[in-house]
Amino acid sequence: MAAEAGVSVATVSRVLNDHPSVSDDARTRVLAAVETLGYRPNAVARSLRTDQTHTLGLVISDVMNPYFTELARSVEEEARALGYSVIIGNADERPDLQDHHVRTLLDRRIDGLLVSPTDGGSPLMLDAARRGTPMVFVDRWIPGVDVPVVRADGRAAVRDLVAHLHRLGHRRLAIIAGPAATTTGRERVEVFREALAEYGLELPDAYIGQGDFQAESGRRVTEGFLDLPEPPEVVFAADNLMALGALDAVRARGLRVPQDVALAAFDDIPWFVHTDPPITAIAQPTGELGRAAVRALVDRIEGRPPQSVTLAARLVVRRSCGENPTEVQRSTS
Amino acid sequence: MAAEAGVSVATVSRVLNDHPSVSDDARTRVLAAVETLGYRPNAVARSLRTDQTHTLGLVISDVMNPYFTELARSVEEEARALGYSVIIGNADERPDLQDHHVRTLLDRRIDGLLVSPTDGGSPLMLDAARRGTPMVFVDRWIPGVDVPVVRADGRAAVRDLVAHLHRLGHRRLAIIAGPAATTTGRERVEVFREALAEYGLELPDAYIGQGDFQAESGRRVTEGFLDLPEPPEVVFAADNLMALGALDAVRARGLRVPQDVALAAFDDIPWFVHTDPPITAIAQPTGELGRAAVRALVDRIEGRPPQSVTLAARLVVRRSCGENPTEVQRSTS
DNA sequence: GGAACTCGTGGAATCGATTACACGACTTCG
DNA sequence: CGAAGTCGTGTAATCGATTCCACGAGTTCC
Repeated sequence: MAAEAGVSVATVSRVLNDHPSVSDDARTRVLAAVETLGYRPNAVARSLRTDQTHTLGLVISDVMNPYFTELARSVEEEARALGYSVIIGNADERPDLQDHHVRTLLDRRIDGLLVSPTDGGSPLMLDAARRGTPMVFVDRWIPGVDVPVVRADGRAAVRDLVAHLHRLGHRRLAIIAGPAATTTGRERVEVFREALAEYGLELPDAYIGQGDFQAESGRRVTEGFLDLPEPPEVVFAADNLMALGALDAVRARGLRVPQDVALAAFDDIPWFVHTDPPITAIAQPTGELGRAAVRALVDRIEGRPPQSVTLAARLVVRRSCGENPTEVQRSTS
Repeated sequence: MAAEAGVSVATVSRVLNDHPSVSDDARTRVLAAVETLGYRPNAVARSLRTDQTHTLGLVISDVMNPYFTELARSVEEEARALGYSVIIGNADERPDLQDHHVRTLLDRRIDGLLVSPTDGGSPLMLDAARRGTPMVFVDRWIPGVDVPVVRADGRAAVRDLVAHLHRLGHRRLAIIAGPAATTTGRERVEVFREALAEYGLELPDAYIGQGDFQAESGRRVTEGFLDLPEPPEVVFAADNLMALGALDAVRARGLRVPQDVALAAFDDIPWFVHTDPPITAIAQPTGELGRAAVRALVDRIEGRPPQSVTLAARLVVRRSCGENPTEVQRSTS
């Protein structure tokens, strides 16, 4: 390469990084050589020397979950706009897989890590944070770790949901919770319980089912609910996949939604418009979350102070909890 | 690190790559030092020296499409089992984005590339193939390039679908095609046309709508079909997202599926069980495709002759084309 | 008892970039 | 006209691993 242009490697490097002190003559010769040879600089060598990879790692809990897919997509978009690439690791809700990916990403010397932790205390991640790896939590986080968090606050939306359900006459409300090891798994139950309290409703233990954010657990928990002597009138799933499982379980019993059991979900996804019936859900500003997370991480990487961000989720009413004639805000998007 | 263990870097390297000629004494000392320092080898430096990254690049057409999400997942799984990492690039059906990702991946010196090309002739990709970059096409391919292809053959399944539709009395069948620049975009139309011919049916130009594998195009094309003086009785979407758009369009007119218009789709996804009505689809062995593609690519990388693989797709009958009392093979999976 | 081997180890080259430093050729200015 | 800059360029060190080669110590074998 340097030979082709008749200059030294230093000059080639300077041209490629458009350093000011290069003569026009040398510049054109180098660019010509680049063209004829189809030369592309070796990113591996560059990273070794500069100690930066211009790459972010993103470890998400489950790629098959449309919520995380959308998150990943927006993360990649924003990162690309800021000049970074993204390497995605799929943890499949398994702490061991999560650690595997964190380790590989760290070995690759990514510039920063975006994580939606599967559990509450991976020593590996705590260690990375302590050693100063730029990190940002998205959606879920690990309490007590000094890392910015970008997430959605569902409190108001859940309150709206409970108001909606109460107005429709529902009094026995159950929830399919996520893993207690995750913040979202615990928090959604708490927020739901508080909202119920405002209407003088209880959330008995029998109405709290332990799920794992996967469809199968939604099915299992729902079957449990339906087997109760006094089954709930509403099942609220803490994520979209468990809602899918719940729908399956209800359907398998020959019961109808919403006439026999009402259904609502946390996380709105395009498919909820087309299910039978369309599902009432709490929508997170997913794309905005992904973008904000990247901005925070890049701020941290480039030496600016990163900020935690909390955005509001909102209720999207559809038909899965019953029709309310006065309430015609049925959404189509 | 070498200092901590009181040995040379060469010995450290030998221990970490478990080279046979290292004394037990040195080995334990090095491993102890690794432990206390939390040392992890720098993958960037290693890659520079060994000229291998143990990483595969996967460029897919659209991450938001559940078919590709599942493909990506199975690819990562198989790759991990074989000791490779995967970097995913999302082309969003845009050739420029596809090239961006291919270029970045090549710059990173990935060991091999798995692509589902968005268009028929990216010069960049042809070039990479010609220069000997290990490559394998998945799902879609570029004709005339000497690269193994791993894909599903839908011919038999489409024939089954047409038989099913014909039996239900449908005679006017339309298709929403994918981009002509993609093999799957063209091929699915051809296969459909041939299957129709077996039943003495034509596929008039008015019944071929040009889509781009995105939901919005499915909606637009379907509206066009419904505006025809003689609208089709069946709309067959060449992928799942366009089927979603078609369902939207039909619904927006106040028409019912399957009573007013029947609907079928290429690519089966979990959500199709829960749409209203459940959608009849052609299911690809997606996971198997991903795994086979990785095996072919790794074979190529490690010097074994890679093989093209073609697996059969199969018809999954649900209710979106009408009920047939004699046909009780309605699937729930 | 010495030649021939084996074994464990360290020194040093290497991968392909970036970048501090030196240097020669010009310019500028007192 | 000579000292002091400026400008463009090349030489060489460096990043952190891997790996070839050499070497000393201990074995084996005739």
